[in-house]
Amino acid sequence: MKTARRSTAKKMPRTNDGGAPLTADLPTATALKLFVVLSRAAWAVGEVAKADIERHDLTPAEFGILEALHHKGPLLLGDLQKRILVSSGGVTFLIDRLVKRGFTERQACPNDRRARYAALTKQGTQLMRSIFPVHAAAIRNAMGGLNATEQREAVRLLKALGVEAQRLAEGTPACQKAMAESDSV
Amino acid sequence: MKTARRSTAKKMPRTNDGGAPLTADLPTATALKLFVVLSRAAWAVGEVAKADIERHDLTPAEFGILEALHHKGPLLLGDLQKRILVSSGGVTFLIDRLVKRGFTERQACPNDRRARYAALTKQGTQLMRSIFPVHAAAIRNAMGGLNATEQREAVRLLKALGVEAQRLAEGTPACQKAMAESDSV
DNA sequence: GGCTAGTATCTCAGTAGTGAGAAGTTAACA
DNA sequence: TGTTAACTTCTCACTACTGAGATACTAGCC
Repeated sequence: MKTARRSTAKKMPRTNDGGAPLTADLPTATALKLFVVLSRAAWAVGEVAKADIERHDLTPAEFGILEALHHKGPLLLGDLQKRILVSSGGVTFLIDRLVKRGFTERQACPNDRRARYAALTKQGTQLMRSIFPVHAAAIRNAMGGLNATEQREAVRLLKALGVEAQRLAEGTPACQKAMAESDSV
Repeated sequence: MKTARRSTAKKMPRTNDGGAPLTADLPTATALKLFVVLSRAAWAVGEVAKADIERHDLTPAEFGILEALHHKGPLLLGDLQKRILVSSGGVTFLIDRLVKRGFTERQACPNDRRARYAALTKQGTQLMRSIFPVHAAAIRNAMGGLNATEQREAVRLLKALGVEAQRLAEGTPACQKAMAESDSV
């Protein structure tokens, strides 16, 4: 752990010097505000989803895998990784755990002996059939602060926002090109 | 760890039976879509923020604390906890680490000997003055997918969304009444 | 004062992940 | 064919947290 201790001020546009909070220009202030409400909203909705998921003794990441497999069918581990945004070690670990519990299995890929498919077992399919509709209802509830029109508008804005942020995030560690086609679920 | 293995289907409205992906009614589908783009957008913007933060050898949670203290002045640990959404143990741990690095210090609360304030040291203030403007610019960049008008609209929608989701999330574990006054930063 | 309930921080065992690198496989090209 | 680069999964040491309970204090009531 190397400590980047750059204590000497290097560049400080528009910092007021009273020791008080610094004020940003209007566009920056708006962006920061958006950052806060975006993070809070995502966190709160995530909390609702998590509470539902934990009733079945699954972590959100595990549920993400089961959900992806349920909707898309067998998926290469690499694709799964991009889809649910975990590390390479993470997807191995998660699938292992789901295999142990009997919800998923690994399948060989006929064209590429490096690659493996993950697929739901019968038990996994049964599980998802029983819990997904309830989960979806919980999400719908959590989105109840917006009516249908507002939700569609929010989707439009967040898509544009996400695409650009994703473009910037690319090249940063732990972030390949997920979100390629942004229509999942 | 008790395994909630409810394999028998219990309630499955509108599940098509072909083993294929189940289709939800329109409002649910819209809500799920919104969930996905919301999560993705928050994740992508978070990635950009994280990449900037890590250049200074700080975790996002550490930065959150420094930022809160920088903008609000000394804060009770409990308030800090609600503000940055970590567990009680987490805030102790994070402050400890920041104290070790010389960025924060604990101060006694004169009215309540149980409580402690966390406050920035001179070094911590200096650090934030030097890195916050750059960080804010990174956030502004990450939000570049939306123009000013769209950003304000997004703020409005996400606020309404967050408030309701927060209301639902309340009562779920690890979630007191944060977001009380939703104007931070 | 003494008792009880409530609140704020701290402790610590536990865990869901990360991420760097290894191992095995494929592909392109000289 | 041999070589090199790229890719896919797996391994494992490590870490940033969580969450339940401990400790310390306050406040209200008798």
